Amino acid sequence: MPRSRARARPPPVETWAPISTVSSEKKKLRFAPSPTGALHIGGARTALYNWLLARGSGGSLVLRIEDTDRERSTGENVEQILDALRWLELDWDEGPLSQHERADRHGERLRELLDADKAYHSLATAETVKAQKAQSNLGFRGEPVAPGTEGAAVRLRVPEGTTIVHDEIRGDISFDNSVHDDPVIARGDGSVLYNFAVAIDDLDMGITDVVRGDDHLSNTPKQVIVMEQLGETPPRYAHLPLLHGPDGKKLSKRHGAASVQELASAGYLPAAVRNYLALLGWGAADDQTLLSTDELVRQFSIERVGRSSAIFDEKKLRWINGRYMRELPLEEYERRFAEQLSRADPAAAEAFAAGDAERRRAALQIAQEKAQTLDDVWPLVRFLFEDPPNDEKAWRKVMKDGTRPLLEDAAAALREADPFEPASIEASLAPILAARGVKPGQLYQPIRVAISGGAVSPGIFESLAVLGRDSAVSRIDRAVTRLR
RNA sequence: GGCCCCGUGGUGUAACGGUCAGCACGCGAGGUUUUCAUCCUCGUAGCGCGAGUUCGACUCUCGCCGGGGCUACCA
Repeated sequence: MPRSRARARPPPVETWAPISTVSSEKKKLRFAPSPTGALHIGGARTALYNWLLARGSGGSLVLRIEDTDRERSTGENVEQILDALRWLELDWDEGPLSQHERADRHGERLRELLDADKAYHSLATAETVKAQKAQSNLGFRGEPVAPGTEGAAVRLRVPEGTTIVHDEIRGDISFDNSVHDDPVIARGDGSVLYNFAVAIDDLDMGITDVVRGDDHLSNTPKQVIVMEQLGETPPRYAHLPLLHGPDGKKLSKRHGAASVQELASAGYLPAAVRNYLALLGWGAADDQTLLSTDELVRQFSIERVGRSSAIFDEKKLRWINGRYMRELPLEEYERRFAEQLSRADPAAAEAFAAGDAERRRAALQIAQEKAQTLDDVWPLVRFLFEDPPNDEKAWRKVMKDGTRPLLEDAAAALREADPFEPASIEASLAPILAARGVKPGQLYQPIRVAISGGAVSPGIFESLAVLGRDSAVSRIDRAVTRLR
């Protein structure tokens, strides 16, 4: 597993953690996205944190789709979210559950509230509410109408007093009920709204910890009131700071590489993405940067989650991903690369597949330490599977006046190199340096351009070896001809 | 406008009243090197502002400023 340098870790210090953190209380969490679009990295991070907490406590994770708004919820969007979670390799124990399908149960609880006069029917529209709010800053209270009145919505009766949300990250936050509107919890057609459904579902499913984005913080008192009016005890809450785009605004589809799908198609590795996402808002106690998923599960705790919003930084993700690339077992590396290539460039994938297995593996190996993402690999090795591209700029830069005899020497030496392996290739090429009185770069760069077409490739000796004697010599001969 | 949250370098974070404010990415300069990358060394840059509490504040309190979220019969 990648870890930040084998620096000496301090010896384990005896610590006396409070009982609550050492106890093995099993948590039950939920990830509850609304299917209104692709899963972006903010949602992905929320999913990851919930997953880490569930796994770390030996508890469980529920996947619940918040689809009470039928208009905006599409099966396509649900699939996209499921795909994203699968790609991230985050699994769940229950679900996916459709919130919408629990309408009967929601209706049941709604009637309870109505019967106890904790909620009432109201005809007030958004306009009337707004009009009243323009006069005073007090919360809106509706005029109850008879049950069964055509088109009447149901409003929750907000009690007097203060609602306190106990937040694991921010501490106690109190809301003055008098400024809260009586929220609509069911539409005129009887269907319930999000803030009501969530409260019921979290209760019914026995959720112990609700971990979600900060954008829900203002919703929480409404949900807590619903639960309290029902005589129930709310779960623990933790509101994560939002992830912002480079413009400092809440992350949304408008921002660049923001969705999980995009990270996947950009050639990142799921494990690296998990590592990076974990670090966006949380830090290991010992400042470790590279943590395997196992280590994350073991170390992650809500107490160490920060309170301020963070900005997605792709540069760091790239760096982390590069570290994971280098640690990748060859088999997995090969599998992921092949999948990625066939998605990104079918023609290239065909060319790659046409190479024999040994060459494919060798190519991937010599490119491994140079690639930061799966997408970086193909440009480095394509010359082993296709005719090299013609990079005129690279050609002009390295093919100087005295280059031709050097390449002729190189071709001759390569004809003799035996076996045709990196060490012996180097041994046969190196004497040319002294004989011609040139520096390594003056010989090796022209060879590189001749065989790979460009100025960047894996190590030249490895590249020649994998290419094979015949192709290597003929490509060099071709360059010699062109230099004539 | 109202309610709520947040504020350490360009970015992510550490520090939980006493440290030369640490680490990582990035960036810069060297070194290794057959290119690039890796790797190694060094460097760069920060506690939003102002009061107060205290022997002592990044750490506590208040105000200001700045950023953000919510304010739907959306989620």
